[in-house]
Amino acid sequence: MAAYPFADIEQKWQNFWQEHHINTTQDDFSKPKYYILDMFPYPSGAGLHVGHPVGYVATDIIARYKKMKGFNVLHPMGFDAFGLPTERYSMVTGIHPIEATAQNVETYKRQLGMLGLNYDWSREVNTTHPDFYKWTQWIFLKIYNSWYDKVLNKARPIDELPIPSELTDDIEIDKYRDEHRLAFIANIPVNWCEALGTVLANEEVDEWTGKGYTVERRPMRQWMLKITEYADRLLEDLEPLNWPTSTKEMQKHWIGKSVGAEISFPVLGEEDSIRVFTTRPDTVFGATYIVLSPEHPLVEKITTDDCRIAVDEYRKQASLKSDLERTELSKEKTGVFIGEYALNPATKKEVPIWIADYVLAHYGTGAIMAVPGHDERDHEFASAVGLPIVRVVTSNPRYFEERLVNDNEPDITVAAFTDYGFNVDSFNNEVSLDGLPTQEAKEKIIAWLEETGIGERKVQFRLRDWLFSRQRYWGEPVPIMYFDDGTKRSLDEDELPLVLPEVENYNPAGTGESPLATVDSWVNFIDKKTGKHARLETNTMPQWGGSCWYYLRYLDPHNSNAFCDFTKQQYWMGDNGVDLYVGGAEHAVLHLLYARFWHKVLFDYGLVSTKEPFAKLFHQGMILGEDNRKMSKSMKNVVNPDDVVREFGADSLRVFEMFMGPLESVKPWATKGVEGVSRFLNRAWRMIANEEYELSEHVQDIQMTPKQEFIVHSLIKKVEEDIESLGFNTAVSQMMIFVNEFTQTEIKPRQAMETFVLCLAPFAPHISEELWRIMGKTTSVCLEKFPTWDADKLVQSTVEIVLQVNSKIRSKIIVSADAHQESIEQIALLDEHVQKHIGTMTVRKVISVKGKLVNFIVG
RNA sequence: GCGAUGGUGGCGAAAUCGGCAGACGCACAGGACUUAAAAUCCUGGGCCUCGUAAGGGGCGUGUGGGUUCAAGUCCCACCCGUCGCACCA
Repeated sequence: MAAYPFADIEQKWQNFWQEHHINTTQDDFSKPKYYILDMFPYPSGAGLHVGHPVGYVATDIIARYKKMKGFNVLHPMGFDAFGLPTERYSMVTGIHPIEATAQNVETYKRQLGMLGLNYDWSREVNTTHPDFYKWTQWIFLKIYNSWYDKVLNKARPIDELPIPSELTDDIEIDKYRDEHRLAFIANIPVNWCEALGTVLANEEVDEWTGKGYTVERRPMRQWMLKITEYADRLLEDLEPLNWPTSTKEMQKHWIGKSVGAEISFPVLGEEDSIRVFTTRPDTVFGATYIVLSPEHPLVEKITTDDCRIAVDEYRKQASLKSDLERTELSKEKTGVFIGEYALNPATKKEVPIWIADYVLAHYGTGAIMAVPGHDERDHEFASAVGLPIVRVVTSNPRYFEERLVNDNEPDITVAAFTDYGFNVDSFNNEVSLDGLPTQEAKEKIIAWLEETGIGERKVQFRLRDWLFSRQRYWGEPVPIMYFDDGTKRSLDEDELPLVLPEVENYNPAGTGESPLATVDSWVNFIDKKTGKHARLETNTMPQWGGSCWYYLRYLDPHNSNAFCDFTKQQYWMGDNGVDLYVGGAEHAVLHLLYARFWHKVLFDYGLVSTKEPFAKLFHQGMILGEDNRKMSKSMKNVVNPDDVVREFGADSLRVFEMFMGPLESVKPWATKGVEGVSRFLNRAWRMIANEEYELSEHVQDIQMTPKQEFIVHSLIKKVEEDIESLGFNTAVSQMMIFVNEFTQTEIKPRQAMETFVLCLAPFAPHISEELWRIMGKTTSVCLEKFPTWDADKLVQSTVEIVLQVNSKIRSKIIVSADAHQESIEQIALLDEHVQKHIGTMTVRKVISVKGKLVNFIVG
């Protein structure tokens, strides 16, 4: 028996959809909206493998379903096309990135179209098109021209920044403003690779050092975005989002809020004080030494002469280590004494100052008060180098009287006691924490610190400012120009976009600057607005730029006056933003945090109407190769969708990817599984169509039996609920059950067949369109209403009751659904299997669950 | 180490509120159709055990406990897998 002609059908209906603009989304504000979004792909040269479209198929099903439910659905697609792989490809081949990108995009669009994914391509965005990156630059400048008002808790225009009265000089005022901008220039240590002549992102370092390159930490001039100003809001607004727990937890941890205090430790014989941050100010009486990070600015100044050689050597060693090496697992802690002492402000005792690379320069103040009795790391270090360890907290509240700790509490010299407890030996002339539980001790000591001016309450975040420049060609140019007199200006809106120039080669300049620095005609010019000679910024933006706001451009992709019309934005984003965002879990932190940050800046300016961009987020699971390993060229286990579509058709591929298992799980590919799904679609076809591709003579206009109605309405209910909850695998199962049932039925009621096709349509749209036509319909099935189910049809006249004796199943009976409990129990008791197991024993108790079981407890 | 998440047949998996474990599919076995094969259709099946058979009995959702008439589902302890973070003071 021949398979249904999927190849002809799929081509035919894809053409039909395109010709009839089936998926062109209108801005019809009268309808309820549904905005469903896929994370847009980076168009790589390799094209798609079968793992890529799994999320796109899911969103396509939901989009088609929601449309059948009467929603105005926006389901757009675009390309995140800036990035290093394309630039590398261009270095090797000489093919311009624009051209390479265009080719790759074409391949992607062909493959996506082949799968019957009904994107509205009239809204396509591409981050590398000047029409698009004009607005990426525009938003960047919005950020650049802002400062963060901590009182109003929002970004405001830099012109509104209050200037301290003592600043009168223009240059000084400018500098003051620059320090407060949300985009600023800083000299920070980056991963510099001399041989490659470029900086590397943290995640790239491993790759290159593995190939034998050396990477060093070197301070360089970089653009930074002050995402840290939004730390609290990014944390708070996370809570109500309908996102996977794991992703919310990861973002929470990434932001890393911790509450404690900053305390000053005066350096003996110097004017300087060392500021430390601690979450346990209650342990200040146990601080027996101070540790500065090797990069701490005071090290240079206060190291004594006799310690200088050792200190310099240690600092040099530390600078050569990458972050990774410095934080390596179970590494012995090292450090050196710098020769100076500080005063513990609580105990008034002298404590030695050390440097050690277990203290990070970029967290807190880059210095700590070490409390070896109550911090594992400090304990480890103190034990290694022989510094004093004292107890100031114990779990035994009666420690005072007895000077004894609880049995389960370790000797303080052996291990740190890090739990909360009660303070001991924590007093001076002004304050005593003795006997107080940790929480109260914290409050009391902070009050004392603030009274005496020694320290203050402090909230610290792990989140760092965002390094926003790359020394690359293939990225958005930063639209800032510098004049010879040391002043600078950002481009005005009418000067955007600042377009990338043509270049001869894409290699880095060799000076730590991007390839753009070598294009003299682009970099150096006379500024038309000021008439002054100017030099352009040569850094470009990182790949995250475009993806921070692309979801807004889809709403109004051709607008040349704004990144997006506000009214359209209001309609499509609604109260909570994108209704459903589907994409890989690998973007759980970076992309999803950066996009939230940009969105909040736009929100502060009233340019978007929601606090958050993505109301609901879902991560689809990866599809592995048939060998259970990650699909990759080198493993030779890549399955190409083109092959699958050629052999089984796009509908089979779509339905199989949904049938494989839960959307969120990682699961291996199985060609045999596609065959199974293909069999199902063929059975569905034959259920309705005959060998001549006409309506089968077995499909007739007859009344459904109650049992058939039950099957039909169960199908509608299950498919509807499963699409809403993204449980596509069980929706497919239900459709299979339907086909199994009706294949065995001689005469198939036409009504049942129509309902089936409507339910199948979101999943397998091509075959559904064709079957719809075969059943004599003249419309497109995807423009039909989704069927509704009737609860009355799901009530069965008889039910099966399980009979148990002492909770073991011994028999089953079928009774009328409205039978009385007592009569069921009577029938049950007379059942021969039940009788056999009861035997001579007495029935002590009977448990009946309506419609389910009767359980006789005997003994 | 910390955080999240998962563990069910030979395989992918299902199971609403604690109520028939294994739906649906793959693979497998038997049968029908066929000269034959493919395709298709029908039937079977968790494991062990007793029985020639019909049929019966026991065990079974990572492990060990607990609650309950009843546990894949709830509680406690532990083991293993996956992902993320990892000296953040």
